Amino acid sequence: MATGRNHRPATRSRGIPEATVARLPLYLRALTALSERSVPTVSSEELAAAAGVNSAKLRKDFSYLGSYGTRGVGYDVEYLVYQISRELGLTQDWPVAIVGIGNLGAALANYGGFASRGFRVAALIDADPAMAGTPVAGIPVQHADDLDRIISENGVSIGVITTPPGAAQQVCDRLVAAGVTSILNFAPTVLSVPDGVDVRKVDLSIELQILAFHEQRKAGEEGGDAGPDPAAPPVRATNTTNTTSTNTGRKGPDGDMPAVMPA
Amino acid sequence: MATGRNHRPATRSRGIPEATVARLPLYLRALTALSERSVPTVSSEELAAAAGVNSAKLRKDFSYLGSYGTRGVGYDVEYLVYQISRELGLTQDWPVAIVGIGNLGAALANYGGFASRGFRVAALIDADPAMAGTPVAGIPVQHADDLDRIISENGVSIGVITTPPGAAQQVCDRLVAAGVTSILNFAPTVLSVPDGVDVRKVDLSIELQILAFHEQRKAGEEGGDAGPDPAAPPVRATNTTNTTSTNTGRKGPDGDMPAVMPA
DNA sequence: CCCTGTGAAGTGTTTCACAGCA
DNA sequence: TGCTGTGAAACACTTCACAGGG
Repeated sequence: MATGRNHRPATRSRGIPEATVARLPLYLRALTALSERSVPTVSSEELAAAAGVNSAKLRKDFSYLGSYGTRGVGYDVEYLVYQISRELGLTQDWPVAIVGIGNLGAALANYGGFASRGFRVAALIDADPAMAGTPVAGIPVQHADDLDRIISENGVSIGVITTPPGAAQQVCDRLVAAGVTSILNFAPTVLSVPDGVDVRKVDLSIELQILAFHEQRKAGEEGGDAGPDPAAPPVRATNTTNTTSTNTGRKGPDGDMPAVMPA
Repeated sequence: MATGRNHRPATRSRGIPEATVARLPLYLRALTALSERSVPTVSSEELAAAAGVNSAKLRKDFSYLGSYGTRGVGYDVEYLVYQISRELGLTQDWPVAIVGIGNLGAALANYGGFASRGFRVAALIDADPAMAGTPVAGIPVQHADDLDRIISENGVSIGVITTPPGAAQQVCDRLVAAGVTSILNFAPTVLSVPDGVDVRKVDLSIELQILAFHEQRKAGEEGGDAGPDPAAPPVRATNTTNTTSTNTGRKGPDGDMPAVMPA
């Protein structure tokens, strides 16, 4: 999941389990849909179905927020929408900056659901001088040289990184230095950040590989047995030598790097 | 995490924990980088650092795959790359179809890391007739009417959904009917699928909401205490009657309760 | 002596099942 | 009666700590 530091390492009372937090947005979405249809109340069973979880889990999750339901009846939709929104911090405005306006960055800038819930695309930043000034999704792209100023002037605390992997750590460092404390990373790179900064990553290639794993299982299964057992696995190198390994000097050798991002 | 059915509900021997499977791609990426730099062996400590996990976890993870290390030395990079690739099913070709060629779909089609490891964009599909024939990332877009044929002709078992949310379930149903058994869903919708079909979702808006939650905590914390405990939470509707009608009332005593917004 | 591999302990999450309230 | 809220059991995952092989 996230790469960042541990959140609240088993701390004080008000602690909502991370797994629960991750589901709240799901509940909120389902509730919002009900709200739009003017449904006044909903049972844990119904809501759970709409959110794609089971009802025991949902009730347990809600129990961490407080007792917001009514026995024998269910939950008041509007009330719950508000409580969850507040818990998630969506009752305030979150200016977001997107760094790296390639295909993906542009797609995100155009993404409607972005602006919807308290999130506002406050700035688009790219390292290509040719892009500066060009509007994407109605917002002019600004040059990376001004990153620091842009972040502080807009009070951005959430940054989205959609740069090529070679640039991600550097961009991350600059964002953090400028005051960003939450990062959503789309670059296939492990970011290292100081304590107190949260990083979440979204990685297409990892998701596909996980699917491939299960897909392979399915295929191997139906044939009865005789799974994929490749003729001859490469022999393990017996060779020992080397040491050094020159730690990970940052600076990627970003040789080629396709438009968006290589593996 | 995923929305799909439970994977292997506590089943047979060869079971690698799901959490481990989710990390294998991370290890693989780190190992590939080492391999490119011709590093022959790596210790659990070094590799763990490169992958952003701790070494005990990494060793435990590898122990599920078998004993591929050498005590006192570490792991053979090439050998491990091969073993993990095989375990993940990346030694075979996975034709993938992307449905919904908007901003995001196009970004994914252009995504380099996509093609890299066994995954191949076999088809782009969109419902807009105007797009049919237009090449995106060098691949001509095909019309959704032919979805069935396209999927079977190309032997696609992994589908990527990047349609608007309203179309996602329908597209999903059609993909499944055509033989797809793994779906990567970018639409902010809960998909329901029959048993045996895996769904993973990638949801920008959920990730942002999770970040906002933690961000809010940080903000509330630095003031010493006096956490966010709003003077008085909005009153719960006591009204059992009603349907329809303005359930707007609920303004929070703490003043606002800004309209929270639809999906 | 270094570093892997792994039991065992610790922590977090899900599910069960039912008491209790509207 | 119907549905929430929640202890307690079951399960999953992580971390510890060290035995043991190279």
